[in-house]
Amino acid sequence: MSDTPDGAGALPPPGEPSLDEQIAAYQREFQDLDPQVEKVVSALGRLNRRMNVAYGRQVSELGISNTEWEVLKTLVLAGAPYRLGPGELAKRLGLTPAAMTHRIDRMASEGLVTRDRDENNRVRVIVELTDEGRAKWLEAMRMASAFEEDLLQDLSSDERGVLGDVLIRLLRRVEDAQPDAGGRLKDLDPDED
Amino acid sequence: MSDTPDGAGALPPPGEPSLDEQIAAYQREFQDLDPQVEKVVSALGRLNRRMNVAYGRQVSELGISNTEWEVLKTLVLAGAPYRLGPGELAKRLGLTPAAMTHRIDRMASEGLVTRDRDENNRVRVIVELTDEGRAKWLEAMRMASAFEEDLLQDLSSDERGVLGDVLIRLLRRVEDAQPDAGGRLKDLDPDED
DNA sequence: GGTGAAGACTTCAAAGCTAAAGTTAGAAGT
DNA sequence: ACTTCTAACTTTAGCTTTGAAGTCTTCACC
Repeated sequence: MSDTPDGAGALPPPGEPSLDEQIAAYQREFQDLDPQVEKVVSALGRLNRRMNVAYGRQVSELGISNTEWEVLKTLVLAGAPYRLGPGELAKRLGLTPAAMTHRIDRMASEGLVTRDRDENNRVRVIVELTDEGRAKWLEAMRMASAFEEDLLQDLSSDERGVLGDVLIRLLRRVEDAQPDAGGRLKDLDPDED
Repeated sequence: MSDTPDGAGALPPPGEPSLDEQIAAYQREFQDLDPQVEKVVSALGRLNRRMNVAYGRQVSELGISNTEWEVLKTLVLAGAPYRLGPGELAKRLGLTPAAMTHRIDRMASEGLVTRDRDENNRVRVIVELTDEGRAKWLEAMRMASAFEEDLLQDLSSDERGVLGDVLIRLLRRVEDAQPDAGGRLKDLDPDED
């Protein structure tokens, strides 16, 4: 029902070498490289990059930015009255409290959230999703899930299951590998091949 | 030979819900969601995020930032004399030329690259990797590939092959899905679940 | 019930990015 | 040769984020 999602999808940056070219080039420069490993890692990085571009394009049609969408998602994930404090939001989004303050400023001025002091504890602030914010989230979610289903459409249900399981194993492995600071590391680059 | 890579690995942001919790919450709020699809997509996003944190930690031990490492990689990928113009670099990295100018400034002042006018065409500038830059790249590459092999160590060779192929199919699908601008979209968020 | 410490934001200065305007060298037409 | 166009950066202004330094409650202890 949607062979080409909408305006979704993302082309590679013009001059970028193809995956195979890239791996071949790395091997020339660094013999110890395992091409199979590199293939997986590079494909993962590129796929993610393209997907983020696609998400960004989609939500921008709704007049919100990708970063604003992140905040909407986090509030919805919190459930029911869709409230969280700036500190908690910052923690979950991996931002500094300072950045959170500014983001909330913007989003409040756009009517996506409200910001109020907690009357029971006037040190705390409560950020709450507005109806408009919730509506935007819903629209974005609809677009995103359509895009995601389209993306995976060539995979059989079995393949999807296996892919999910493998990714989760990898995820566990990264998280188990020498824990330390956790979150909020500067310079997380979106572009990682 | 390396069960815990080094100082690699990345913990989830403290307050973040687990993948399963997250998917359950989304389903509560949005019935149409296909949990299998969401599982794949969320795992992909998280995995990538954690990996970028890990890369960032590793290269910072070498005194370079993740963004600088990107530039080093691009120059090495260009091959042989490791030269590219700022414009070409910007295109491949998905940056604006303005940002590239500043990045090159920093990297030149740190001795990672040189910046010279092309004597044959004085409008052009040539950015060239220094020996130090190349050495940094090599060290970073060694750390990264060790980390990557460790990450995939629980997967059989078959699994790695299949995973790579599936990811490449997905990659093709994103790129084929309605091409348009390509690269350089503002607001590519690193954090995307 | 006064003082000190801790917690939860907010403010400020500086880094790095984008978009748009500005420069400068080479190319094209007349 | 003179003007105009184009290409390839660089500069400028404004935004978003970070890290560090406030500010303002609330809580604990004396």
